[in-house]
Amino acid sequence: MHCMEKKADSSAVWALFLTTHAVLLEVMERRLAEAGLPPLAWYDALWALERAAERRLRLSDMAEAMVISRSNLTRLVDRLEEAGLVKRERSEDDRRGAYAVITARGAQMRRRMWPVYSQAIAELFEGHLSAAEAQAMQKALGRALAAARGSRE
Amino acid sequence: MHCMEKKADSSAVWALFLTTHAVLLEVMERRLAEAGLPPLAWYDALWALERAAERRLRLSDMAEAMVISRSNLTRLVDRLEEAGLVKRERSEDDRRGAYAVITARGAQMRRRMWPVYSQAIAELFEGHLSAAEAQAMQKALGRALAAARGSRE
DNA sequence: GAAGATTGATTCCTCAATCTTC
DNA sequence: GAAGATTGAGGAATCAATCTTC
Repeated sequence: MHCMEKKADSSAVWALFLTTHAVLLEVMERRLAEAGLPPLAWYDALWALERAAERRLRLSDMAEAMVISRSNLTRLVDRLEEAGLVKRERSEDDRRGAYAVITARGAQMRRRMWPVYSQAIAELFEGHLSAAEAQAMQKALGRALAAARGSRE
Repeated sequence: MHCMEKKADSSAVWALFLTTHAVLLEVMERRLAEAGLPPLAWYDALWALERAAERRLRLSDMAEAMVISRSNLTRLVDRLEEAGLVKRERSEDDRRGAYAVITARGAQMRRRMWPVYSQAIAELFEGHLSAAEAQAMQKALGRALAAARGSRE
């Protein structure tokens, strides 16, 4: 019985990937809620805007960046706008388009959320990866993501 | 400038983890829909039942296994039952409880979904992991998941 | 006619009660 | 009173139109 390598069953890895995602997000959302903060989707939206050029994004680009549908994004921006964290601006050059722009209060909210979120990432995820594992994961997921995006035509 | 290791920024790994999850699920759901098949949540539910002892689970155990809330599961089982893929059975010993049991049609549906799903897992995920990467990922995620579940009291 | 964004209708999820049995 | 499950009401996601501008 030679060379009985432990070859990871990849379908098991996929199942683990899904379960870990679900459990970690559940814990993170709960921590944000307990701190009186909005859900992760709001963080994602605010962060996407804050790191964009001139702190603004075309709605379609923002949807692409967040990997959500356009109609979903329209309503998310509605809620963010109503909370005063974002505002819409009509595009000058292409008057079909609209920008979402983060407001000062939006930036402030993101800064309030970050400690809770980053602490959760460190404690629940990052803290369990060795440097080598983090690198392996980054490479592998990067490849999978690029391929999936490529084949999405 | 000695030892300039490429240390993966773990927060970047987390971001990549989230994005990859979102994109891959999007593609998988689309493939199932295009094949005229139900969403992944149905597969999860059916598979959880099929691998359980006597092909049945207490609803609360099923919710736990699927990492969804109880009320969410109640309604998911409603839909599955209406589609004839699952049926509820009252528990004999503890008459508060209910079981979900997979039906023959449910098992058949799971078998119809599996080729599409497994093909997507292989092509979009598994195919991009080397054996070493799969092992690293399994270990790391396994640790993170166990810790998160443990600390969830 | 196509791209960018929105809307209406439906489905689905979530939260706080509620009901029943322990 | 607590555990198991369900319900009603409200919020969010989805799909197929729709509207406007290119």
